[in-house]
Amino acid sequence: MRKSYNTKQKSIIEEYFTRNSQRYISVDEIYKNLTETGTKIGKVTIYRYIDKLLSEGKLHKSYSENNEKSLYRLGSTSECKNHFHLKCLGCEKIFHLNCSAVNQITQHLEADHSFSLEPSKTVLYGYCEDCK
Amino acid sequence: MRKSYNTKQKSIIEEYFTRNSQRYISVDEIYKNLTETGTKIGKVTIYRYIDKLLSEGKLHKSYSENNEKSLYRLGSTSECKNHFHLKCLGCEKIFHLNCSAVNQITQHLEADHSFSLEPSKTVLYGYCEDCK
DNA sequence: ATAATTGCAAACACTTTGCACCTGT
DNA sequence: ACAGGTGCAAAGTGTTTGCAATTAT
Repeated sequence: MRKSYNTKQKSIIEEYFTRNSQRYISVDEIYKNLTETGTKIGKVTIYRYIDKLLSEGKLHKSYSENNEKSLYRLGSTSECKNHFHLKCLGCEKIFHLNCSAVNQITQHLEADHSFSLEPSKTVLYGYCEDCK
Repeated sequence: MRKSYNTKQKSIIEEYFTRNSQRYISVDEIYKNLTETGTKIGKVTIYRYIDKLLSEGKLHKSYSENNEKSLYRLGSTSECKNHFHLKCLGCEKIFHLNCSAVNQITQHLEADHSFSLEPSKTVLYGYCEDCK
């Protein structure tokens, strides 16, 4: 197995993800934020570390509203196996829908439409309470 | 209102969409196909005509598996108001789910989660019968 | 005639890669 | 020492824009 060194950059990036573990953030956001708070870092490093975290399954990937950029959030893939993501078209917040409705629709699609749904890959779009 | 001229390029693009109205296609696919069959056309023209069709609501926009590129399909927005799209992660085909399940989940989200779902903007990912 | 359309080249935004230098172990 | 990490600049994508030439009416 490949060795891995701990570096300042990695821990700073990881810390930023931890501090914002409730929402999806972009490479640009991380870059700007770190740069503005005095950390000298290259975007490439962020891209590369994110790739590593993704391949280790420690990060979730999503996309911004018009698919302009990729968004990421801490969290293992397995932890998202059985719930949908609701994304608000207004404020762009992501909500986690973890109720029986997920199983119901999954079973319905399987039984009546021969379609094996992958809830973890599915994002439902709409408007949240605050943005209606 | 803005005038509009009929051109060879437009009708050729439109014809390609009509011939492939059952699936989502990319600008690149249109470009390659037309070029290979002897039509001289610029990608820009395709992009621009697609923008026009989109703004007129005659085209649906979607995204390819890894969000690398945009995909389009003929169809008015209103015609897709009340159904979900199922996209197969295997063959990339799009299926139209137009059954009571749509209303059920929409109502459930509204009632129990205060979330106003927009089925037309939502794509459910999974595997179709043939690709499981 | 004249307004819309086309298409090249250049610009853009996000992401990846090549490579020389730096850092952690 | 040396494998792994960093970051600049350059290359790669998909998409958009400026503009002069072309085409539809």
